[in-house]
Amino acid sequence: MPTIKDVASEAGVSIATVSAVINGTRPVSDATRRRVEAVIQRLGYQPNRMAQGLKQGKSRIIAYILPSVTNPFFPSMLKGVEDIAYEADYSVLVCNTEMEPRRINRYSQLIREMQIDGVIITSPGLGVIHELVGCLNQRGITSIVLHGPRSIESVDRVLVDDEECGYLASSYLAQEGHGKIGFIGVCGSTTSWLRYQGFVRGLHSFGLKASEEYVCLGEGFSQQEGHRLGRILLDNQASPTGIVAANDLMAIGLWEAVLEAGLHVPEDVSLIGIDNTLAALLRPRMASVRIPTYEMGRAAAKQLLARIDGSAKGPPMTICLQPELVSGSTITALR
Amino acid sequence: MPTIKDVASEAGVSIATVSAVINGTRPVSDATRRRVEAVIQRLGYQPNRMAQGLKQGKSRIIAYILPSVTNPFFPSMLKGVEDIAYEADYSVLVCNTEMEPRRINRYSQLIREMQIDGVIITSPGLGVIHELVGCLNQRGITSIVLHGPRSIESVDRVLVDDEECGYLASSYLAQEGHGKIGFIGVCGSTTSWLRYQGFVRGLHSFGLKASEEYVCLGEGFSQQEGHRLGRILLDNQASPTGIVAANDLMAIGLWEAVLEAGLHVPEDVSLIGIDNTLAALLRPRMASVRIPTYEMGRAAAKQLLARIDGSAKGPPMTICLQPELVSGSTITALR
DNA sequence: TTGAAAGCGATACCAC
DNA sequence: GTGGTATCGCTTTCAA
Repeated sequence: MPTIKDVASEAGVSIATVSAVINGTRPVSDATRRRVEAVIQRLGYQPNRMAQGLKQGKSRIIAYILPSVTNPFFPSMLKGVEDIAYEADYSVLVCNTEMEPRRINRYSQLIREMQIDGVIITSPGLGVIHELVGCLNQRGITSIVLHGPRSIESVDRVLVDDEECGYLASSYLAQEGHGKIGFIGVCGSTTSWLRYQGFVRGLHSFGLKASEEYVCLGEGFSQQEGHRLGRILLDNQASPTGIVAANDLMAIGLWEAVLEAGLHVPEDVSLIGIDNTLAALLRPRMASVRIPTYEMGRAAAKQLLARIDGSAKGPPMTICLQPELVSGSTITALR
Repeated sequence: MPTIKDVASEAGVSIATVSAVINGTRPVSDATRRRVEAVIQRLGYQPNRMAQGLKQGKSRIIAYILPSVTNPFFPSMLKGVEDIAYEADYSVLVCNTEMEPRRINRYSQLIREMQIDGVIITSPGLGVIHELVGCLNQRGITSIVLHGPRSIESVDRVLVDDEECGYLASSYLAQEGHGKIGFIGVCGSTTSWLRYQGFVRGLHSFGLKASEEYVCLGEGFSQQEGHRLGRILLDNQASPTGIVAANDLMAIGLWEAVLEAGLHVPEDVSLIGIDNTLAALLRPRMASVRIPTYEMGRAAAKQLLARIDGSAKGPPMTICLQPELVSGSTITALR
């Protein structure tokens, strides 16, 4: 691999000049510029990032920490992050934690060791995030929380309006004429709680009341839990005719429970999920509330970069994006 | 951020000694070791990767180039790669190309600039891969192809037995009693072609013949194409009662076409996909052929690391893993 | 068992 | 406009 030295001697100039040509940090005569550029071309010279990073104390790399890469919800945010980063000539280090403390620590360390310029964090486990943010803050590494818990006050956050998600979902079912509308969600999750709040508001706006027997909370946002909660819900004598699930994955488990109960979707029971990650794949089509994941990723990256280059100042801020109802899902979830 | 110098002066030793303590590169007396370790702890010292990398010409980072992170098929391989890398104390740079030349070039450059130790490539676009492999080879960067075209001869490859995939799929339908079995796939794709070959073998083994009117090839492995081909296939007078789709996504589009034709799954038509990425989400359950993506990722990483540390020698080799029939899909596709 | 010092490849300041 | 050189933080000889 040729170095800046090779280029310099080959072009008969000093390394300072080569550096100037590459970075445009100071004027260079047209003649030398052309000569140097030719040599760079010929040798296929590429600056060594390690050396640059060492000298400058920066890497032009930002990290994106996400809990799971097998659930398309997060990769979609990643794409938003990547697009903005690339425009600004930054690269993205993808840190897939799979919620494993081992991996989180590993990445946390890597980020510090690599002089990463900034970090976008998407809930890598509820407790851990505070520790992580603190640890990064302490080292002077700018960070921002994307779709994470609302308890973080010390850094910028990008969120979706979860209350509105619930509102859109229950309103949709109410508007379709359902009177008995249920909700399945996750106990202890703020996201789920807010969605439930919106769910209740949606019912109220149609003159309906939320009934406790139609609400069921479980352990996590998984298909399994959706299935389990669905069975419980449908075991009630007065079973709902429409059900909101706190996310698409739970909605699919729920669907399964509905079928097992000998009922049909949507003839006997209407379902709606939240996320719109998987709804597009189901037949018959399931409605869902789309979360603008890509746009959230973009917003987060933009804000992070603004903090890094100093163009954003002031106390931590929260950026909140709006969800959108998708009644007959389109075929855009996966490619 | 404290440096090795700070640690050294704080502990009253030379930086050489601190380095020795950290890397175990030469014997250090117990007393000094303890002293140095204490200081490292107290200062929260972390070695600077940039400096290390610069000095050693290595980064202990491998890159994984994948075409899309929103399709769970690839992230699943990524997990295999990550697990093996971590065990060997390597980190993984995820390069999500989204099949965009812009991104591919960007990553190709980043990989060279960052002194990446090795690269695992999963088809970032058919033409590009040769160029990429060549470019990396030339720079002395070890690479390996994971689930890529068979035309690559110059580096190691990890593949699934695609012929067997097709065989398992058609055998399954034949065994279920179907006599008229169709196939939809992709024109010009080796993967699709091999799966088709296996499909034919499966039919033969049950004394059936592949009939041209039951085979339809399209442009790509997408849901849209599955849908389009499904319509064509079902327009034939003598329509098949069982259909193999070259992947799950096509199978879903196909399913849609079946429903549109007023037919029911599986009463009128049985479907089987290949990949087992999405089959688990469908109701009623769809059969699929599981591709051992996670294991393939592991195998690729293992082989790459073996090449890097020199324990694997000799000409490029091909590692081929076997697929597996999944009749009633289990709930493990997404978490 | 330890320390001094020579680089790794770039940037940027100071002269000219 | 251009060149020399100190420097970033670390690894690794070479001596002691």
